[in-house]
Amino acid sequence: MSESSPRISKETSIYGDKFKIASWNVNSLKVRLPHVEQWLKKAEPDILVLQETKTIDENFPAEEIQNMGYQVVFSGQKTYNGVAILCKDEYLIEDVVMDLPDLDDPQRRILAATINGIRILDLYVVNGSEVGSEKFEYKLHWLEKVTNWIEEQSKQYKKFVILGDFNIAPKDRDVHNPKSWHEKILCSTPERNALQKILDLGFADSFRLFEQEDETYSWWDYRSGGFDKNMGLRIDLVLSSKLLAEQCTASYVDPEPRGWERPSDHAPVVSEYRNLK
DNA sequence: ATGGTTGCGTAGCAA
Repeated sequence: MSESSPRISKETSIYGDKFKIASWNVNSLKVRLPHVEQWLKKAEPDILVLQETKTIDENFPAEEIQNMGYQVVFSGQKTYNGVAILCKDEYLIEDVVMDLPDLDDPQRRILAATINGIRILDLYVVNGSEVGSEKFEYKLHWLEKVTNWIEEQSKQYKKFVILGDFNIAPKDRDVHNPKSWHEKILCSTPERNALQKILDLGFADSFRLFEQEDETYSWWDYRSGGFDKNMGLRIDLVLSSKLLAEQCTASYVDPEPRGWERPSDHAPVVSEYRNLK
């Protein structure tokens, strides 16, 4: 192609190149690093946020990720949790936050950064174990503190994406068997109300901005062949602020990596935007 | 059915 000829492809439109943001709970980055590399090559997201990296910062595979053409910031701990934000080399990463002023928590579940003028908040929401348990109360308390911080950040950042493993299925249509999950963990009313409080701050569940196939999920239990039977839940979400929801052109789950050898139990979720580059 | 599977770390917890 000569230098003067315009680049014409489905990637280019009158709105300019799409800007692609994705989230993936990898359930151990050490084990899943080959999948992350394979998926980055396939999807070419501008930003990919990870949850459950399950590694201390000292052992984080930063060089390997840089060799994939991505910058990375991360917040990890031993054995559990751990979050990371990857973005293409061309962007600046600014204003990184991993601790909320009002939440003293050793668990590494929160990572915020501003990239390409967009505030990105990567969340690994507490699972909660069982409704009514101590961990459940911690989940609700954690969500309350995070929601308060989001409200404050929203005043400052109009281009704002909150994404990650929310460990909450927003509605019964996001659940393979709503009857068996009725008021169970990930589906209970207090959890759904807590999610709604975030949405009420002016965010949209990007996936629901578009027509979607029924029974689309993002997580399938390793046990009992959950993926093959499509017994899943949609608990991995991309929430777009009003301004970004207007620019959102697509949002979907990519179930392919869930079918790869030795997969994470989660699939990547993606949202695409116009006019952001 | 308090089952089943995976990861970390090497027993039992967390998901």
